[in-house]
Amino acid sequence: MDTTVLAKHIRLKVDLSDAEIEIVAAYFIEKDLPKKTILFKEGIIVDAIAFVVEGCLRSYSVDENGFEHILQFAPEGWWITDMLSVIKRQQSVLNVESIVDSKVFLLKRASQDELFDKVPKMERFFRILTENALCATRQRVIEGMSLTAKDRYINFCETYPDTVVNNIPQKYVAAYIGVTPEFLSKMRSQLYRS
Amino acid sequence: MDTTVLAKHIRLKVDLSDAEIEIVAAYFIEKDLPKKTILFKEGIIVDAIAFVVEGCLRSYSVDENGFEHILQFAPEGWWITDMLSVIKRQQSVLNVESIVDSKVFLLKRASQDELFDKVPKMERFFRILTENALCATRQRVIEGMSLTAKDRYINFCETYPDTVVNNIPQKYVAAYIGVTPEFLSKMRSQLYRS
DNA sequence: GGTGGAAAATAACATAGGTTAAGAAATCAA
DNA sequence: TTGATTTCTTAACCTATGTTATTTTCCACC
Repeated sequence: MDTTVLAKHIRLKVDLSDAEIEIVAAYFIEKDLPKKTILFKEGIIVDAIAFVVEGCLRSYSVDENGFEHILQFAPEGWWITDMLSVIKRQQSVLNVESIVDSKVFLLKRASQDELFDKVPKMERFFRILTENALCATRQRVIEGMSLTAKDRYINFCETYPDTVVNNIPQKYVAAYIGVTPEFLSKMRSQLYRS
Repeated sequence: MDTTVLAKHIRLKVDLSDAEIEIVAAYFIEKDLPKKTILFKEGIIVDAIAFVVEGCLRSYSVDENGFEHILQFAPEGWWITDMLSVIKRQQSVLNVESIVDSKVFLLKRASQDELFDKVPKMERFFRILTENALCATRQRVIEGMSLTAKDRYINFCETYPDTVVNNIPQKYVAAYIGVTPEFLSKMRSQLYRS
């Protein structure tokens, strides 16, 4: 199990010795996901969080009319799960699926609690990680209310890495910024014409 | 300084002795806010978080057309700040203001770091608090994409305590669910007619 | 208890974005 | 490669929500 990506990622936020990294890594379970594999399916009780080592996943909900809405893309170095299901131990409402061939490290909720006691810096790490995620999500709420669809699309292209913007189906981008694929297509043709 | 509300709130998530509560409480600064007082103003670098002991605050941004968008209401027992400004030490984009006469306890960022070292359970407390806030905010993103304005309004009324739903100006509710006051008014007349 | 200013209601009209449908282009399976 | 699916584009038409303007109601303050 190659922990380079994980170690580098954790050390962006907290200081861990090589020995500590080894302890931490031992709690993770490696899992390969071929393209379009569902990692967590709507309706189950999710009890792990996933760190993306390679590839890209997405989490999405399906509304009562059958439309998908994407909550999150998780390229390499990001975390993804249905957190509400994990912390409240309730049925999940999200699907988590690989968009391309991917590899994740899974951390079970029970392992996580144990890990926090053994390496308290990891509790700090997850606090900081969650604070950042909260800021980003709140930013998205504000943008959803104050920006036009075209501006949200431009923002999206500027914010997400090229691997996401250019290598995933456009309908996913539409489902993320909150418009129909048809309307995204129309916006794009307007943007590139002018 | 009456710490009843704060102690009760913290003990919902972590177990603290009376002695620990006292240590924690010593880090907070009490502040009274008459109605419509701005606690944190857009453009400053915010370096504290506020716990609402009494009353109700709101955080909002003003877009380039001068429209306000409300990110959060914080009635008694809630926390509020511009977290992005606090953690990134950058100029805030949010205003935080009391809607009615209120009382808050302020916790400075520096005090918070010190507190985490002295009472590690408080780091756990804030991790859990932030996880919950993240779930709620993500839920709001999904609702913004999948629900109609009328359903968002109904949801809002069912989710927030009566004190918020019935005691604050409707235009604030509109600025929270993401519609104009005029359209909220129209929706309400439709809802109550049928 | 009256008065001035904010908030809410109403209504006519405007528009961003959705819907439906059909064809073109890309991707996939064998 | 080829045929089958899925995705993307285009375009005509539709609807939820916004805009502007006017009127009515609600309060805060004298």
